[in-house]
Amino acid sequence: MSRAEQKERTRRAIINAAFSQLSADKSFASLSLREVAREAGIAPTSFYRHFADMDELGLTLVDEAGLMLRQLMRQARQRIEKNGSVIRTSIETFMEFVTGNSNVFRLLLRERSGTSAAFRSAVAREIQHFVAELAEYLRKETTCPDELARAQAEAMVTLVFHTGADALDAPPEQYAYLTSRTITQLRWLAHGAASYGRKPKE
Amino acid sequence: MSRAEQKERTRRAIINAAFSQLSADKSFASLSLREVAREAGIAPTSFYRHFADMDELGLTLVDEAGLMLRQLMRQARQRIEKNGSVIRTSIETFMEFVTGNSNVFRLLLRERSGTSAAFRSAVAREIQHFVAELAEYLRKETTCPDELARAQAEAMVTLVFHTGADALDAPPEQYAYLTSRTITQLRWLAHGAASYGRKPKE
DNA sequence: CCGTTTAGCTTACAACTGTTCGCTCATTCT
DNA sequence: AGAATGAGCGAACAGTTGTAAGCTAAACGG
Repeated sequence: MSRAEQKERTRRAIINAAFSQLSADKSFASLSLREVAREAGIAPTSFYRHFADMDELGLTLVDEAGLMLRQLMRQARQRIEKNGSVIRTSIETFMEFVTGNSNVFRLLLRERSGTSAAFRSAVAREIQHFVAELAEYLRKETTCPDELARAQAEAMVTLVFHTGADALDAPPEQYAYLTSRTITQLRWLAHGAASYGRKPKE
Repeated sequence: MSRAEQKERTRRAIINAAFSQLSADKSFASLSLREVAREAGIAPTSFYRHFADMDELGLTLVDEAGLMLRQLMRQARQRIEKNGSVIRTSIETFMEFVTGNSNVFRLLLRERSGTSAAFRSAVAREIQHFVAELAEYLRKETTCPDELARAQAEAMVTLVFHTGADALDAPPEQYAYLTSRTITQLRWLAHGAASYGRKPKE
């Protein structure tokens, strides 16, 4: 096996080990280099051949999580074309992501307000992709001026993200309720922004 | 000095030490019993005379933070009576809390999605106070049916809380923008909910 | 006033942590 | 073929952590 190939392989082993150790009661900050190395099947010191420290690993994880999010968006667009209902399809796709990759979502959720400024801004950047794309859609579909389209998109993403967080601690039989509640909230926003589009005076 | 009195005094010293060690780059999870004890001016083992473990301390901190939040609400009500503008006054009061007690707000923000289920539900409970109170207000002031008043209140609290989180990483000159953006979002919600109050068919 | 209670201390231990150093040995380059 | 590279390893070190055991001395209750 080629050397570069093998190196990439154990690099992946490290990343996978880290992801698999994340859980409801274990955050990235509570992972230890030694534990990750152990699960990846390498000596603790070999870790340094791939990452300078745990922070570098963490940023890599956030990047990968962001990648998954973007793939998700692409998937949602395809579904919308076939299905029609924009809001419902988007949320349902997102909820599937949250429940199917809860560790990945938890990583983003936690590091968004975590103790590392680098992590926080990395997560913020990933979420901005969501917001920017949604804002552009709103600009096309509605008569909303640019500035307000962005504010509307931010509110929507905030609400959806928050619903994902709720779902992590809710029993599955509540997913349907959470989803429909969020749909209602988004419709309010859309409707309010449309008929109240002029900038408020005060 | 009375014994009970002295005990309460060092208990407070522990709590204060914990609060003061929280910061942008230090979460409660990253506090150590020994560090807290050191700053409180007691031996590590004396900690156990007051709390069974760090988790118990943490729950106490969350309780105290919730208390501050409720005091804040009371203060906001008073201001509203004198000032009039409900939404703007509420948000400005909240933003003052966030910037003036950022460590306290950070505690709630982080433990809301932290690694301890007990912490998460404790924070959720504190936030529910906000939601319940706002929902009741909406029921009185508007024609919104109960169920929808709650959903509206939840969305509003979510947006305001999120804005607080944004403020933590934003330079002070952006506070005004964040505030006005959120005001716009809340008005959309209120307007949308009022004119779109009937439950959506799908 | 004397026995009990108890907050706080010192000492100690075992379990981890991240990181340095020097080595091996298979792959790669010349 | 021979030299250089570099992934991975084992041993070791200096810190830190939570917590147990037992003591002291001051406040308390009878």
